[in-house]
Amino acid sequence: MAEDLNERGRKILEAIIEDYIVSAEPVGSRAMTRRHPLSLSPATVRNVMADLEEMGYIISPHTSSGRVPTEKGYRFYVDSLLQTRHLSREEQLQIEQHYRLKSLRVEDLLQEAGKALSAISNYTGLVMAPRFTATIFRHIEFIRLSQGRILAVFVTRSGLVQNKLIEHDNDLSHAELEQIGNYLTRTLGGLTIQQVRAHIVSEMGQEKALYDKLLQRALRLSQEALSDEPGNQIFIEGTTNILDQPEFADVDRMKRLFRAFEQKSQLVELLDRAQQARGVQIFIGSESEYSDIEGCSLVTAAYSNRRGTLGTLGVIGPSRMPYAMVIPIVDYTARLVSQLLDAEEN
Amino acid sequence: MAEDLNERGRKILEAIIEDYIVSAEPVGSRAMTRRHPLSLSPATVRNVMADLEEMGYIISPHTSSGRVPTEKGYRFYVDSLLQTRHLSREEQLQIEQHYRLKSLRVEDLLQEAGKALSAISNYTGLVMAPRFTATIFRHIEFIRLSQGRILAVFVTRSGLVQNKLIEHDNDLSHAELEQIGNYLTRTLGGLTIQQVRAHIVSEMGQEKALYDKLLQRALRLSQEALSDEPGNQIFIEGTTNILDQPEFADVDRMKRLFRAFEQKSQLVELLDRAQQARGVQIFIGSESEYSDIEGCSLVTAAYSNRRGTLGTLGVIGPSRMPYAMVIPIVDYTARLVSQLLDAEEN
DNA sequence: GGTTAGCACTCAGGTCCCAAGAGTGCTAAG
DNA sequence: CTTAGCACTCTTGGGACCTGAGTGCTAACC
Repeated sequence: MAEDLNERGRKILEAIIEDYIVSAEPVGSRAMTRRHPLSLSPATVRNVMADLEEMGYIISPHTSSGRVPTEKGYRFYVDSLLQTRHLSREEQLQIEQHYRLKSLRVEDLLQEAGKALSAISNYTGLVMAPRFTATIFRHIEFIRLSQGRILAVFVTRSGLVQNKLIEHDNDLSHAELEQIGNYLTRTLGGLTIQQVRAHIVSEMGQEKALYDKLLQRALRLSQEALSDEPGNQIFIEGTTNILDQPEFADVDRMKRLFRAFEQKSQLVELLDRAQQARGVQIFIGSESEYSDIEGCSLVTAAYSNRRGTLGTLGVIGPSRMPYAMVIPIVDYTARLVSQLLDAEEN
Repeated sequence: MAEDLNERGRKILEAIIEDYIVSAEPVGSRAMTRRHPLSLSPATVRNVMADLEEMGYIISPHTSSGRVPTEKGYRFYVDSLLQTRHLSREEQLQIEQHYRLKSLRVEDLLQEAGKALSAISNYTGLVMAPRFTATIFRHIEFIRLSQGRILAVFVTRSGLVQNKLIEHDNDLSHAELEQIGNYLTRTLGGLTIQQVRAHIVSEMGQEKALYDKLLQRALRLSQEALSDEPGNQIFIEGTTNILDQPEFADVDRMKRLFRAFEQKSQLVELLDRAQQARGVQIFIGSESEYSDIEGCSLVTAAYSNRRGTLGTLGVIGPSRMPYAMVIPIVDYTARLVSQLLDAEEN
């Protein structure tokens, strides 16, 4: 497909998309030649446009209107036409500014990243917290709340706190619980939650475990505490930004998008998918396969520490989005967050 | 004001408001007499309507249209006309159903309450978590994350977990931190956070504290850990419900409302104000003094345990809201949540 | 042969006007 | 005091009309 596009076709497609990105109006041949110094007449541009339309890169909403990029058009633009410029030092500083003077708790950092993304891009910022199973276990504490009700509190090495309520038949004393917590923290600290789980399973399988009452209880409790995965946490910030986009004057479309924000599961799934890839990943329109966010694009990048990928962050907005600006912002933010998280672990 | 309204005036005002609540259209004299068996002619109703308009209970959007209730009209309706019916046993069961088979963590319970409120009322559910300072301290733990960075984790008696990062100059060992945590948990458990704070301040003022190294450190750490109030946590559930209301076909109004949802601070302030009152509290339109939620009403009730009020929950929707249905739902939910929280503390 | 000017055609959107319908206020009779 | 009647107002929806932007096609041009 792409190879039948000659230099002129590409230039014109690029011009159409860039005009459309700023104006949100169908781009006509005449207006375009006026705005871009292509030294081509409108008639010629029209011919090229007809070709582009045939190839599926653009479409006209009705017979006598200008052209609008299709998803395929955006995809080609993003893959082949766009050159992502680097951020200037000032722009970088502007982003970094959002992370100054803040408490350094991981949750806060991630939420702040979401807010910063939305504020800088003027779209909605998304940040998915690290997968619980992949985080490194640091500390566990069992606290007796009342007869039979025990609260398990885990802390990961990065300082993320999770807790779970356990109902337990035989009442364990404060001292016993403390002993159990200490034992688990001592023996399992430094492993990932996933490894901890595996360890527990293998220990429980061994006969010897049954002879040691404390160990037995510790295993039972910790297994229960880690039994179900907490849903992947996601921060969605700046949802109202997106309301200023002309494409959401249509109330119905807006409703669907906000429903997706409220449910979160679709976005979690998308960000999870994006986590596999290196660098900036872009979903355009129906590529996401969720009709609720139809007409929207997602620009994402994974963040990581020295041990590997932790989570994903990004921006969601209408497909008519200034990718040339958003991509480096997301990219730089992911690097920055990675760096800050790494620094915390020193 | 109210006393110049005779029985007939009240009946008609009630009919107007109830019609308007279901139709969202200005109510005319003719249509109204058809719908309500008042045995009055439209002309008479018109006369009464003119009086009601003069008194400020209703208003007509333009000269030749029906009447719409004013805020004053709603206020009078809620205060004097409306008789809140009790929920039937089935309705109660329907509400209770939302709380079955769920984990019993306090946060989860509160969030669930918000979801239930929104699902049952078809508006947006709000739940403000208990004020941190008023909750009862149960356990504190200091975990050393890295050189100079300590994570303080508190647990309240009801099982609410909070954490805070502390930067500390002199490096404390794992054993020291454990000792300090144990000491604080032992001596301060059972007090409210507020009392804990006061206690720390008074202890630090006493000379003797300076001689005991451990105590000194414990106080210093705990003071820092409790130094700043975490913002009041609020759960806002079912925001998209509200989009189906015809009053939010106006995109601009919707934007403002969602901005209020995103910022949360206005809602927190309102719910906080409502916490003082007993029973169901209602804010109609500009009574809330926030223009972002203009045209909206808030129906709230405080929930509590045996020791006193904990927080507030409620529903927000357009002022054109079936109060007769929403009020008992909010009321019953508050009772139910109170009961469930009390049961947990046993 | 690619490029361009010219031309006829299409369509959305704004404006104007009109008719219908719902509602009002006023007046006079019951 | 209540109500029937009437003239009047105002919104809403539809239709007619115009304008402007844009298109596709054809024929001339370089």
